Amino acid sequence: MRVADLPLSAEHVAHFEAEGIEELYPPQAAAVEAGVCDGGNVVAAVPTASGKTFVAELALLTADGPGLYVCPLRALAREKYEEFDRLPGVDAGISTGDYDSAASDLAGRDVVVATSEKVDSAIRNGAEWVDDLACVVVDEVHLLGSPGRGPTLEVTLATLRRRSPDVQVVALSATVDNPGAIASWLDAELVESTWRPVDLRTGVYADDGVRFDDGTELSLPVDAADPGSDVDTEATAELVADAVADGGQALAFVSSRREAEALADRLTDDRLTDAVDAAREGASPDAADAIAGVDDPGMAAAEVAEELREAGATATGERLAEAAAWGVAFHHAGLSSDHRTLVERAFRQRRLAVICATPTLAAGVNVPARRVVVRDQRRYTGSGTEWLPVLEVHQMCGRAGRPHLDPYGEAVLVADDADERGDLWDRYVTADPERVESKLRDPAALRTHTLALVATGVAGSQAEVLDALGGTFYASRTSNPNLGGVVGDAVAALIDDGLLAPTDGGGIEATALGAQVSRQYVTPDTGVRIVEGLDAVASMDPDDVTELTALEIVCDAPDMVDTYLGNAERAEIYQFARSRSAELTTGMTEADDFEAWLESVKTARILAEWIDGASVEELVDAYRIGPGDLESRIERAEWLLGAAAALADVVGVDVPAFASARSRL
DNA sequence: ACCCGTGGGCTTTAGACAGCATGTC
DNA sequence: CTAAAGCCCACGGGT
Repeated sequence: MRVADLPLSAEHVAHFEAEGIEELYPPQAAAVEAGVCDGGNVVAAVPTASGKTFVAELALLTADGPGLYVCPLRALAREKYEEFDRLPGVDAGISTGDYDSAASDLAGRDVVVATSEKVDSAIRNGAEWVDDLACVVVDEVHLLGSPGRGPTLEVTLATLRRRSPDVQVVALSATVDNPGAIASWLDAELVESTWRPVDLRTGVYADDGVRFDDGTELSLPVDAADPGSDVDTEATAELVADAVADGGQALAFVSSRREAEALADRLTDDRLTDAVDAAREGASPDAADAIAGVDDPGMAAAEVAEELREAGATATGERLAEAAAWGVAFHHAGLSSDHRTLVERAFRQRRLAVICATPTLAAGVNVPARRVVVRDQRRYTGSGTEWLPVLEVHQMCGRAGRPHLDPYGEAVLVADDADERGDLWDRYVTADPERVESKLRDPAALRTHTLALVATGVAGSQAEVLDALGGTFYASRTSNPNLGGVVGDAVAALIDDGLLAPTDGGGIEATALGAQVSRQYVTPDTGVRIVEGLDAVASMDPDDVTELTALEIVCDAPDMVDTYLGNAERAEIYQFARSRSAELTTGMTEADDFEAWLESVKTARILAEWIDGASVEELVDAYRIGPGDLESRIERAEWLLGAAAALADVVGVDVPAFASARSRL
């Protein structure tokens, strides 16, 4: 099937052809046959990089009215927005928490790109642009199964379909075990394929060699004369160096931030330099390009290092720059967002040869490489280590192979020994990914969405809440959803918290407080915590109500991200809490969970010092957090302080500290 | 006196969505 | 409640 045969305008055909798209990939053709261009609902479960974006564009361009593209990450939203906006005759808009389109009239746009939470929030706040949609494209729809964010996605989609019954829904999913379940929920045609534009072979390394699933083997002895380093790290280094020597780029996945940095450090030695040199002198001019993509790879590396230094003169920035000078970088959430984007971009431009990353990178923006090495397949949890989900490992592996640039992609899982090779083989190479199951039954999720449904006027009674939830993925999965009891509990809890109230007619309605909680997009639990804080403030000496007070309330709310409290600093934070106890809304003895509270005091203290002019560097140093961690806490505090101010207004307590702390963040 | 290797015990362990109202060289 | 790898430090042996 050719682009020219599709029901597209001549200028769109020209646009795609100019981008090199003439002939459709098989999964794309299958999606067209399934009705993507005719307003049909389609679920496409296909690998990353098999042309999902084009399927989305087809749906949006052929739809008879405005379209919405929903995705899980802000960075992804940005990427797609730019792509859609380049389409001739398309006026695209974007709406995410950190970035709105220049003009606020998203209502007039042909396509709006947004995160699922932003769509949910827009519905709650009565935004006009969610009405009259002709087409909704949902990317990464398998996130339905994620405990925190899945329920939002399914409730939002259910609400959108309820409001516009004729809306076309196109859902794009990674390959999962039960895509049919998603398709039947959405009354959609299922397109399932494992086709990829670049061949991918997956293998396991053990005992000096890789055995791939296509039967090939790669012998790669590990230099045993290297003490002080373990076998899998050495093997990883060899695998990376080998790929680079061959003119490719490599991604290495490890389990923790520290490991990522340690591995990057380990790679900045002669071995990789030799590989870089070999590639540069090497057989093909292609190889030299692969290292740098510019005339002089060495210079490119120095440039990247310089850019990284300019982006942030922190210790992290310096370590990053040092590694980058060797063509290596590390990547994890502790990096400032500037550093993160720089690393991603430099790698895409082939100005970096290797990225050592935590598992995040697998879910983020597109960073394909010739070879992917997964050194660690487990993840630390609060209590022990767990195997990574198959889906996640597959997504890492799927990053291997760059269309048009690499002849093939290779993914290698590194085993400790021959025994583990079999394990990994069964667990990840031959295994099917997990099923996607709804997490809507979670009580906290139900409280949140029950409140939202009532506050937006969709439901005026428990029965109507249940009715509205009837359109969810959860409900479609079982003939007897039996959510009644859990929803009943949710309603009771919300009434108890003063967010909902019974009406005379036997129904329920949102209180002013509940309505504000829903609009501010905080969870009911956070709303309750803020109100408790306000109560405490009301009986405090006004002089004691400081910015620290405001920060403590907000940092102790469940919607704030936790900050790790090491044993070494516990005593000091405790001292701090004691010396400032007059300003805190929680007494030293009355916290339900003292540990958690002490953690929030730590967060509040960090932010208070930030407000008072402490530098990123000082805070990073003193509290053992990364620049990126500081950024995320500031961002969240900003949001929660705003929400707290709005709730204070409703409750009728005047706390100027919320606004003043917020403005100084 | 100093260096190095070993072993035990302690510490630490991924990530990231959301409000609101405008002004900006 | 289930783990495991790094780091610090003390110790011991060798030079």
